[in-house]
Amino acid sequence: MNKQSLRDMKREATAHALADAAFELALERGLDGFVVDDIVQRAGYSRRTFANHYSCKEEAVAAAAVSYKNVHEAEDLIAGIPENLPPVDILYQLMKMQLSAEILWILRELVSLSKRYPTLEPYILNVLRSSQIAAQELLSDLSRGRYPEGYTHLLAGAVYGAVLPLLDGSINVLLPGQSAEESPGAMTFDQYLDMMFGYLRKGF
Amino acid sequence: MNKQSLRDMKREATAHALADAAFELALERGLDGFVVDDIVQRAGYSRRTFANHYSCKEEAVAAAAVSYKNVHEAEDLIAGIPENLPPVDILYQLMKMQLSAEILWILRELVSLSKRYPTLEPYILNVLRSSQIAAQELLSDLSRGRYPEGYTHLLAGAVYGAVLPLLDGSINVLLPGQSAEESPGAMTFDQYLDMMFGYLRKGF
DNA sequence: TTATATCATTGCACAATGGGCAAAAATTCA
DNA sequence: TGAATTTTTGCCCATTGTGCAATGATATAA
Repeated sequence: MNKQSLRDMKREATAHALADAAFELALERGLDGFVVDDIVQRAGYSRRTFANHYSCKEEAVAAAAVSYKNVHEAEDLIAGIPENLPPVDILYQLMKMQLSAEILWILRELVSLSKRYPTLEPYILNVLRSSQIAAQELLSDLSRGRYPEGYTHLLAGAVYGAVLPLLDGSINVLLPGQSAEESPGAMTFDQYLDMMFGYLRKGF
Repeated sequence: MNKQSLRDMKREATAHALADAAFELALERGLDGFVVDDIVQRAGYSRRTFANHYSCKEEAVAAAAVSYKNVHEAEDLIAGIPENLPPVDILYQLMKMQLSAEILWILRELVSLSKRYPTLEPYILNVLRSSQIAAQELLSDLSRGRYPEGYTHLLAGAVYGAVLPLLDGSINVLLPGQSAEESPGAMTFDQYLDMMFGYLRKGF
């Protein structure tokens, strides 16, 4: 599953450097405050190389949400999952692990940017969708054949559907890394997640 | 909820004409077989007007999935929904109504295109996401305060998560408008939907 | 090691695109 | 009717996307 060759690692490193530079610039100046040349200048690559990795600056900005650390942590988690654990429980663990304070901060910044610059939204959705597909495929792999087709899609869709509104503040929840003053009277992320999984386990 | 003024109807009409032209061209020549000038020439508008409605041709092509007929039919449906019907049942009716043979055909064509031309994918996801949000908001409106925050997001996310894999064939289901020879041995769309809602009602 | 193949990066050139601006045409409202 | 609002359009130009070919770095095989 890992890309291990030096060549692939370098390729991903440049993609990452470009995405980071794009994300920084978007936070500093807004999406219309810089051009692709600014990105490649900051990251130290050519404009042509940028086009080899991303089709536009929106895509590069959204790619900042892809965290390698999380990917590797997820792989460690997967290795430690007991056989025959129900998909609901796997997904529960996966969510608690993947939604770190850091990644939630990046996602919230991206969603905030996408409110000001709507052209960003499709690319953010695409990143989140990729994450949802990865989760669904993990569930499917770990419960091979024990559930009908669609079961894992249903589960993954539900959880991601419930997490997304936390990012734009349409549901008031105290996220990891936020102080209690930021969202007075809000339930915590863990409480919210437990409630959502309660519905999944017991039915609607 | 309706836009009723003549001005708004005309605006949507041009957006629609542009999207239809873009969609036709994409089917005929592939996404790289035409330029924005081809779209506006076919639809009878100026290039500048295109930019007033869409940010790129990918966005226009994906917009072909937005059907006005369905929107109006959905509004009729909403008017006929009994008060206090549980959100699960509302969503079930909504899915059966919105996923007509025509719209499913368009969606399948778009998803098929997005396999060949990955730059299209974020914009298709965006359209589907808009539909998901509309469904969630409908559920939320019709069950004001009777369920905790997140409940309707969870439900809508689950159902859309289960429907999406039908569009790219990763789950083999006989969709409305398809003949039985196309997917031998597959369960029907109605059977699939009933099974998915069974999990939602009874729990995972 | 060396030789060869594969792939990433870069520069160049040019068609295609996005968007500010202002004028013209259409619609709305008083 | 006339004024206000909004859409469409043309003009213009900075920005962008991409095919092609060359160079440099990594991988593979002997």
